[in-house]
Formats: sequence, structure tokens, C-alpha cells
Amino acid sequence: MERTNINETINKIGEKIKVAGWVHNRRDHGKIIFIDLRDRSGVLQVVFADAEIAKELRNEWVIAIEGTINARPEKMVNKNIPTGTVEMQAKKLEIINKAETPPFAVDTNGYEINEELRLKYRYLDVRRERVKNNLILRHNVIQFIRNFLSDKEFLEIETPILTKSTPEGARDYVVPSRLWHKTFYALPQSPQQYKQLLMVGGIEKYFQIARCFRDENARGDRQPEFTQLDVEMSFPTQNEILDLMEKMTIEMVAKICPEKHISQIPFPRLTHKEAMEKYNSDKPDLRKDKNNKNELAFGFVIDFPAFEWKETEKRWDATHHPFTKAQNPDNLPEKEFIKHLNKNQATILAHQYDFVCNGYEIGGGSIREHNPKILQAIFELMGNKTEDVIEKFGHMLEAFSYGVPPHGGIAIGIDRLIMILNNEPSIREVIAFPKAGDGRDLMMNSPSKIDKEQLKELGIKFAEKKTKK
RNA sequence: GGAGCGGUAGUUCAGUUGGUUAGAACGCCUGCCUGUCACGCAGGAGGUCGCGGGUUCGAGUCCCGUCCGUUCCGCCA
Repeated sequence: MERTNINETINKIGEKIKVAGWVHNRRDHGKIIFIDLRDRSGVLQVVFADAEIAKELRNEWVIAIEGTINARPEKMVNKNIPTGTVEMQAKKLEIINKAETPPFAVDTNGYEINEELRLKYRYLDVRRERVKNNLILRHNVIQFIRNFLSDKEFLEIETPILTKSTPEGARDYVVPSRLWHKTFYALPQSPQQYKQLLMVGGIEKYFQIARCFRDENARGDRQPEFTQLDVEMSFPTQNEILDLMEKMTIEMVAKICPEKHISQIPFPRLTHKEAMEKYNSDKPDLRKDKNNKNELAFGFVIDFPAFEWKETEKRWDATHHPFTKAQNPDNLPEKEFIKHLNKNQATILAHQYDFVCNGYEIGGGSIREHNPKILQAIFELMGNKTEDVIEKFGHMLEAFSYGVPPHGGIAIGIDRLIMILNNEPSIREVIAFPKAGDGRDLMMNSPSKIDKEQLKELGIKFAEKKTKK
């Protein structure tokens, strides 16, 4: 007999069916035993009038039961579960797999349990409804985004995971090359350069649900690897990009989280200066009532300063990244503008914007500088020697010499967005297999040593250094 | 890298001024129970108090060191 999902049992009254799943709870009354059976779709009460059959059952055992679905008498309806109007009268029990007693309860929301333990046994932790719901929401949001952008003729294109170390920005995760000794791939911090090169390639509208990697210390809203919606367009205006994200977000919330309300539509667009003056933050919390769990206050912060002084390194650095287009309100010609850039680093603004929600930065982007001469000037302004620019960014400058359209885009942090939508305190709750605070995968036990043969093939020897166990 | 907080039963925690055999709830095991759905009742098992050292007649408790966890800061183009 084929198995029926538990959420469908309310429509099967009087039918003999088979259900399968995990024992969620057992209530043994001696001559009669009740089992709550759980599958992905829900929980169903199963009645064993012959207690002998079910006496042995324990929580989290995997079983299949054949029986008849009956409507419950009115007095016995359980209003707390969706299948509370029905129950199964069990006829036949198949024990598929027994289970050890789990190290923690999976029928709670899990907030009370030490997170290290939850992560070590993440496959059990995923059984709890809260984690499951986060993964469902995540799927729905990503599915919506794919449909929305596809309908607008964006192409979803994969870019490499094995890529090149970038000198700017966060620390890279690196991967040693076997065929090319003493060289390394790097995992992408973002597909930034690839997506810009796709614009050179004439793709015009690109998006990707992209995994990104940054070797920096984790936080509640930061993980070593995370997922962003990466978007890039050719010939856009800044407002076109912001409008697109705004429309996508509004439709997504309406369709997927109808219980939420957005505090202000259209989304407020504050300049960076206004945000700092009014809220003393570049990711202001624009909610009217911070205690309202269903309020979403989206907004854009625009006109960021193009450069910031890095005191530790004694140099100017791009606030966002070096490909960001600096504003040229007086329409200065190229040479004049380069002079202007080198004189007024502190005050120049950029065509750069952040997407914020409830006090979190959930995305950021910019119009990119597509003039190779100005781009080169910006690299040099940031302290790069001319020859280093060729070494580090020559491929970009060369690409831009073959006819690059003006382009720009944005990247949205999917993990943070889901976290906010489900009122979770950490992005770890919305990632199936997150890393711990120190970057370890406690379930797989990684990072881990590799054997001597592998090291030999890679030509790697270790220097003496005190390392953590 | 820095600072704060924490580590006691499978889980979450309590443990007074240093003093008898380290407790509770949930979970687990056994028995009883035909309508429970946080089932109930009775009984039981379960502890290297993170680890090492010190003070003391006596340390879960005080001191030193160390390991681990966690939050924040640095860091995160």
C-alpha cells in the first residue's frame, strides 16, 4: 500500500490507508495506547486498541502503520494540531527502524538547548518544527526570487567556486592547487568580478543564488559561508535597481509572509548623511513599533561616501569595493574628474546603496565604474602601484577595454532576510548545516587533517606553529 | 587578538557563610491504568560538579592555572 502524507489524512475519513514517519509521542494507557506519528507534513494521533502491538514503541522510532482514518467525536477533537479532527485506528504496525533516545528533545523550539549540542546533532535538530519551518520559508523565498527575476528576463548563471584570491576585502579561504605547485585557488567572497564580466559578455540581466565565503570571525548574523542573491544589470539607473528590489520584496512578503506588514511603501530612501544624522547608523531601524513581531521596515540608504581612511593601513579604501562608481555631479571630463578624485577623497560620494530592514543591513550594491581610466585611477588612489594594479586587476581593465556597458547591481543576504522574516535571533537557525562560532562544523568535525599522501601530492609541508587542537 | 558571562545527571537548571549520603523538573527504565493528546499514578536507574594544582580538619562552593562554550569589540572590499 502506498503511503499517505499526514496532512492529507483529514480528507481520508473512512478510508483504510498507510502512514509512515517517526514516533513523536507515546501515551500508554494499559489496554489502549496512543501514538503521535510525525512526518514532514504534520502529526497524527494513532490509536492502538490492541496495546500489545504498540507496547514496545519508543520516541523517534521509524514506523509505518496501516489503519482506518476516523473522525473524532466532538469532545475528543484536539484544536492544537491541524489533524485534530481525525485519528487513525491502527490495524497493522511495521517497525522500520528503532532509535536510541535522542540527546535532546525535538518536540520543543530548541531555544533552551546548548547550541553546540544542537549543531553536533544537527540532523536531529532539523526534526524540530522550528528549524523545519525556517528551511521551508527559505525554500519558498528562493523559489519566489527565481520566478520573479526569471519573469523579468534575468538569467540565472553559475560562477566558479574555485576562483582567484582578491587582495582587497575580507580574508580568503584558499585551496591549494595540485597541478600547479605553490599556487592556490580562493573561494569567492562574492561573484563580484564574474558578474561584471558577464555584463561585458552582453548578458545584460544576471542573477544567482550564490554561495560566498569569507574567512573572518563569525557572529550571530555572520557565517564563514553564506548565501546571497546576486544581481547585475547593464544600462541601469540606480533607481531602476532599487525599484526592482522594492517590487520583488513587496510581492514576496505579500505572497509568502501575508501575516507581515511593511511599515512604509514606497521604501524610504535616505542618504547616508541623513541616516547618520537622524539615526546615528548606516543601517537604521525604521520600525514604528519595535515590539511588533510582524512589522518589516525596509529602506534604502544611498549616496555613501566613496572612500574611507584606513588608519591602520594609512591609506584610502573604497567604502564598498573599488569597482563602485564615484559621483560626478558637475559632469567633469575624465581628466578633470581624476584630479578631483585625488583631491577630495573625504567628501566624494558614490553611486552606492544599502538595503536595510529592521536595523539590519540585508543588502548592498552600486553602479560600477566602467571607464577603465577612472577605474585605474581609483585603484592607484587606494594605494596600489601601477604595476600592482595590472597584476591584481589587469583582467578587469583589459575586459573593460573591449566595450563594456555601464552596469550596476546589488546583493541581498538571503540568510539574514530569512532570519528577519521568521524572527530568528541568528542566521544559524535558517541554515541547514551552519558552522559554530569558531568556524567548525561540529557534526562533520571539520576542518580536519588530511593524510600524508594528499599533502605530498599538494607539495605541502607545515611550518612549526602552535595550533589549536 | 581583546573584554564580559558561563561549564553540576541524557537535557535545562538550583546548590545559602566552605560542613551529613550533591538536588529539582523534563527525559530514560519497570509496573499499574480503555480516551489521552504536556495523559495520570507508583517505584527505579542515572554524577570524575570541565581538567590540573593550591588553601583547609573538610572544596561543587575560596585561590591560581588551563581547556571548552557563548556574546560583544577588533575584523567583515
